[in-house]
Amino acid sequence: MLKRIKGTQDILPNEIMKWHDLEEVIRNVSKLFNFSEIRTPIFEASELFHRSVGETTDIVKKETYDFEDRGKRMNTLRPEGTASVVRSVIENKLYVDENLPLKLYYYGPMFRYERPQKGRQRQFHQFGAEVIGSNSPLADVETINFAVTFLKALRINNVQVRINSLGDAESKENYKKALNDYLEPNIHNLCEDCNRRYKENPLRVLDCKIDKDSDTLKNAPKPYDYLSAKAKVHFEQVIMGLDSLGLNYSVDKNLVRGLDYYTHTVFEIDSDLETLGSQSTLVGGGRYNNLYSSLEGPDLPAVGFAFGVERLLLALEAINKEEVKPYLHAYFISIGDVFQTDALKIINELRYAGLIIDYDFLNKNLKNQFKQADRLNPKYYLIYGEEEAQKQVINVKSLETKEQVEVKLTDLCQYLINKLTNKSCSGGCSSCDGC
RNA sequence: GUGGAUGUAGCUCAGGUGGUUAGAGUACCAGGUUGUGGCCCUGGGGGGCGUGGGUUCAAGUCCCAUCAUCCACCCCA
Repeated sequence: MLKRIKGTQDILPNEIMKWHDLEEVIRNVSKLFNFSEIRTPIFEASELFHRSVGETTDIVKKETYDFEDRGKRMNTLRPEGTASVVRSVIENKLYVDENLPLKLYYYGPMFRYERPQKGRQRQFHQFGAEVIGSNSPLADVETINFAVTFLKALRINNVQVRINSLGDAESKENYKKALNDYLEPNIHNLCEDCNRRYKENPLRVLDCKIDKDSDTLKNAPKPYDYLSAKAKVHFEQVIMGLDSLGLNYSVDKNLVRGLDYYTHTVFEIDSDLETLGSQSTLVGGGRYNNLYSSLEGPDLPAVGFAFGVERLLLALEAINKEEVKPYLHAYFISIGDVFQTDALKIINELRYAGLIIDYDFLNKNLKNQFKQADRLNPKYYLIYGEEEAQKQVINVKSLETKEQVEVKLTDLCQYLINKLTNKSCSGGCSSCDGC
């Protein structure tokens, strides 16, 4: 049997509704904050990700899907969204002054070659947003607030917002050096993974779960201690902004992020819902003031976040226990040969009037048409055969009350719409008086 | 990349110490009830046990390999 590729998933008809619902919230909240959607290609020149995400990160070193196209160019399926947005903003010159600050969001599949587990697939989806062209702490606050508000809109309430600052490029360099000097004589006290991180990406040593309570890590220098005066003021103003919004957050001096491009504010929002397994981070983000210039664009400051959509859906599973079932307004049950009556015409007119209707085309008998109807969760059954056709009526049976009434064909559309919406018919149906 | 668990009907799962044509529940189909479903009764179709090798007179059942899934580490969203 042909199977889907490891780490990918089919989103089946019975689960598509929760995706649609989530996508609707994404669009609605983005609209409230006045962010516009941008859609970029799913693959880009490999170089883009190497230069933005960082050559030393695991993502670029061993998790990208790279392929050579027929023109011998190296392409990469995007492992994240920010790099593509940056490229597009530069390429399309969206950064002209009149557009700033640019507020963009994106939604779509990303690809990373990882071992799949709960909350982690090889093809997964991210919803991300970026504020481009503002150095103000207000942009950081806006971004964090957007993420928090989005979670509130989804009713995901038990979350922890953690923030930290890595400072500007200079602060970051000074800190890296200090951390290195400190770790060099102490690294043997830390775990195997930390020893590896020390060589590859020393900042991440702070993230260690095993040694987080060790004296070595507790006494390690923290990014905060190396912030330049300006960077410190920026961070303090971000905090003032969050305070004035009344957001709950905590400053986590050990918070660093895996991607190279972050500067100044970094933040993460975690949930401890059990359905998330060990992948508890719903969203991560921060400021990246040097990415535009390092990709040969103008010197644009920016700040953004990215949500893991599958993780959001896992979180929602824990919150929305009862499933929302799709429904039909009516299932049309035809007795006898459907071609001997005007059944098809009636069905179509109901649909043109905006009613969700389905009917059998597997030649099922009456009993099985009822069975089939029950599976599709209709509000009404419409029963129609030659007897009804003769009298120009139709039997309308309510699933809720089990009552069956005979309705004149000319009244059917209005009758159903009254019952279903308590509103009058909006038109579109030509067979009934009320329309 | 590392470690652990698991792979038997569409779905959920049972199949001590290897032994006749592989089981249950559920779903599906048919009949009882040929213009009224849901309940009940009766019957039916459907898998050859992830894949490939091996041991054996005999293997879902033991051994090896391989693939896949899940969970955790790592990494990250």
